[in-house]
Amino acid sequence: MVSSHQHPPSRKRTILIVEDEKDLVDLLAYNLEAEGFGVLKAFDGVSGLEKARAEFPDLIVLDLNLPEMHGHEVYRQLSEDASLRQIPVMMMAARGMLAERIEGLSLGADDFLPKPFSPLEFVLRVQAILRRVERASVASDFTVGPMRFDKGNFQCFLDDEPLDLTKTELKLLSLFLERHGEPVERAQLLRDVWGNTGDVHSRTLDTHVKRLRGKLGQYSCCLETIRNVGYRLDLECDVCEAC
Amino acid sequence: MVSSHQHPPSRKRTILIVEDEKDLVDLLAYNLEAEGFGVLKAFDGVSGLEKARAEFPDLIVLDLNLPEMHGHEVYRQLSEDASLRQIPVMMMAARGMLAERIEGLSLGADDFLPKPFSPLEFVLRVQAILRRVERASVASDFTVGPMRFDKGNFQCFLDDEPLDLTKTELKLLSLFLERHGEPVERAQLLRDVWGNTGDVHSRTLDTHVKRLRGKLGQYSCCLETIRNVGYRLDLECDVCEAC
DNA sequence: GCAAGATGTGACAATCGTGTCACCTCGCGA
DNA sequence: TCGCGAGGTGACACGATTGTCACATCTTGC
Repeated sequence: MVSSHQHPPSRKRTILIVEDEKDLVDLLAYNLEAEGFGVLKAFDGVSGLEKARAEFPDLIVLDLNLPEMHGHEVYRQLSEDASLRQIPVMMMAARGMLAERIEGLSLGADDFLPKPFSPLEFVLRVQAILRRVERASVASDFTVGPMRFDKGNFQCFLDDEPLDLTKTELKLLSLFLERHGEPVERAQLLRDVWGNTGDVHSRTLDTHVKRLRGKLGQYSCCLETIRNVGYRLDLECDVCEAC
Repeated sequence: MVSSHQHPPSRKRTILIVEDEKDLVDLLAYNLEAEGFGVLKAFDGVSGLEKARAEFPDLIVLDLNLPEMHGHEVYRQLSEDASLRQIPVMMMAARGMLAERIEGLSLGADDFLPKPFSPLEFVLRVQAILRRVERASVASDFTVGPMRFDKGNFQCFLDDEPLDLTKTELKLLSLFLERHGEPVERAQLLRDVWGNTGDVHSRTLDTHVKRLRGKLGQYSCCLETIRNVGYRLDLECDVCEAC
């Protein structure tokens, strides 16, 4: 129940291809579908924008040399919409000159693939983009064993008792929960809680862990030290009698 | 000069370059630093792994043709570690043949850049990857006009400047944002921020509103008083010159 | 314009949160 | 068994945060 990170329920992901060469669209669609993707096709910018708005695809493949409306204009209009802006975009262009790649990436494209390209590399790059975006879903209120963490209200409950946590402790606990059951490195904790400015003494972390343990009460043993590595929070361990 | 448009990083990003050609490392480092990145350098796989573990960079640039330990082996060892696996990797290789690109991307690389390449394109691709990763973590965020509220990290940004908010101010602002553009009653604020125990003086709210306004800077007028009712936050009002 | 009540504002003391330190304990390898 | 280094623990000083108050200012109805 914990590991929403490990194996997220694989929803079928949809790719919108905006490209006027029908043969190429079919080729790419074939390869994407073979990998289990759903494919939407648009052969010009206007219908591309329409389909994007209507279907909210997981990724948009955008050719720059479109009839009537240039790919850059399509991209600009996508960026205007707060929700469409979230969708990653892979740009393509016929010649794929350096200047063109640079312009595309500057605009905010997630990748730029110069034609011609291998369909296999294309699919792999699509997957590379989605792999990163996938790490998205962070529920605002989630429960692990006896702990309920309500990010919306900046509150945390243990056995239904509210925990009075400091902002620092909140961040710390939040990091432990994000990777519940696995070790979190000292360096990462220092970086994520205090920023990587390096102006915080490493021992400060120990103190805050101690304070956090104190507030965990009988569950304090669930926040275990991993020597030379960091700490691991496991609220469903079977070694302590609390769990 | 390249500029990042969406959300200029609030924290300085660190890039680890693992590459044995010192001249190339210096060139890339120069270009990254010019864009405000922090750069770590490693000239072989072993020290690359060490630095990755010690510093947890935001992105790793990994050359495949390394002395002693091949880049693939470095990548494999990175993937073994649950936390290092989260760091995006951009691979590079001398010739950058198709087969090599495909293998790299199949392994899980986020991008594969064949040498030789333009330093500008390199920097843009680094930024594209980080943008992508950031967008994933920003998914739980709440953006209204110039304000971005990152509940996951208990932080709030206004015009991309981090706001140093107290836990009380965080709750208060959070309530205003939840009902952005509409009035929020004093009684509700008192209840939701301080609990319904009624043991907090009503004037305390005024003081905290004042403090919050102070931190809103030029947008302070967007948090307007509604006499006998409460307050309303409207960050897209058209009366003040800030919006 | 006036009075009454609502809200803004600056100041204050008490409390809390934070980072650091000194000293202690523990685990591990020689 | 010893020594070393990592981590635990309590204490401390400093600054941040908080709730309250007194007084200023504003709004509103008359």
